[in-house]
Amino acid sequence: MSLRYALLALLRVGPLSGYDLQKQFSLSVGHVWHAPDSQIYPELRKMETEGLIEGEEQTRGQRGTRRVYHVTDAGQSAYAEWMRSPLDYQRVRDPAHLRAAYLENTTPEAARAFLHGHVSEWQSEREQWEQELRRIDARDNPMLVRRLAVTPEADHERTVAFKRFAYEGLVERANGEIAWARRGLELVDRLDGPPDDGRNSPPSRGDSQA
Amino acid sequence: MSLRYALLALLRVGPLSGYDLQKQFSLSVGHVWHAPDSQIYPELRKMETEGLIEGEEQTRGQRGTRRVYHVTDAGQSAYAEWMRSPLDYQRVRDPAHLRAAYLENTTPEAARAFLHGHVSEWQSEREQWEQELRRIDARDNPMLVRRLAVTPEADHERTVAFKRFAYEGLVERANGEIAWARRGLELVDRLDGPPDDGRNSPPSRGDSQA
DNA sequence: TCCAACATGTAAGGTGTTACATGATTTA
DNA sequence: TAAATCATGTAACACCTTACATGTTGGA
Repeated sequence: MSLRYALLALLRVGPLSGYDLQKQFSLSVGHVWHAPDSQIYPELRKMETEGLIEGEEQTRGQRGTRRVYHVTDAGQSAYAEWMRSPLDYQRVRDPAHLRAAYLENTTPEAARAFLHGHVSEWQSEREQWEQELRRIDARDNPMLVRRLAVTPEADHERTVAFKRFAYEGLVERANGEIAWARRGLELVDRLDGPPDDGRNSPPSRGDSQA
Repeated sequence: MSLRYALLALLRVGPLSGYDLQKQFSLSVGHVWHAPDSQIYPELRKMETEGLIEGEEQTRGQRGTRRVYHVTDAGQSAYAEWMRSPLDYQRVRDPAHLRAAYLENTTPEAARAFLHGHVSEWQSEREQWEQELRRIDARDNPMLVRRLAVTPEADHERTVAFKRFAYEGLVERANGEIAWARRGLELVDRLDGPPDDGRNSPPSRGDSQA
């Protein structure tokens, strides 16, 4: 249910087309909330029928058109209300921790592969978020620049501070996940001996029934 | 796609009915992976048609029946293969950090309410996971006890160690989220002054257009 | 006899993924 | 004229949520 509010947050800065929004979702906002175009276009249509946004058909060249949306008063209210409402937290459903809880059922090699994968997954996420933090500091993000342009000078600090706050949280989470997986690798070493260097095999373990 | 592997992980310990499994999902495993009964029963039927498990109809009293499932060889292979396969990480879609990134669009009160909510949500999650850690240490969890009973003595340490590892990771994540939200509360204080104690109002902010 | 627990589902709808489909415009 | 980018979708399917639906059994 957050997709529409992510869209509203972007549209509040100024009118954009579905294509523009989709770009944001594969760049800046996409680091917090991913959505493919196949989800964005229908959602915009739905939001329009519900009166949260209004689209204006623009011509592009001879025959081309693009539909540019802006937020209505109803949309502004809906956004404000969402901001005031408590977040509904989803029930936990965590594939990585699920697998971690059953690593004794596989080989040390598979356990290590999983944990290495976890490290590199979160390293690459962290890299994205750190890059976004640098962009925020350098005011090098088109949406943020547009946003600040329509925000009173006195609120610039707030605006930037909350963006930083969000991305710092994500970086810290990534750090936590990486540290956890590294501890997992140490655990595998301790339980099953150091990784096979290809010359001799550690005692075979894992795959024991149940 | 992890639901079936969570079910297989439980069934590998010994045959269980849909009802038994559903209990586990609202207790032990449910702290890592939640699933309602309306999802479990159909999934079991589907897994049976795919040959991963086999169900045996048992009578209960005069007319009652229960269907007890056990893992087939194909199911064992599928589980082992899943354990060896890389985890597919979902694209980030994080309502809390999404909202955090736009907290300048609301009142300090609403921002504080959100952050307090985040703290208490993760505190309550953490409490669950810490309790599960205590249960693991005390061998006070029926599934773990059954599991250890069918596991060679030499593998008990491994089994317990990976369970601990998984839940420790969740506790650490909760700690991270709580610390982050508390820093957010300090940020709001710094930006908008301390919370209204009901006697005088801090300078009104937020809800600035765009 | 009533209630808690046992036991198993269906139905409707929302959300998200992947693949497919189509065409216009701009730039090299 | 070819390729990149602009622009907007549909279709099928998987997964998950919430609510509804139904009956049995064992114990107080």
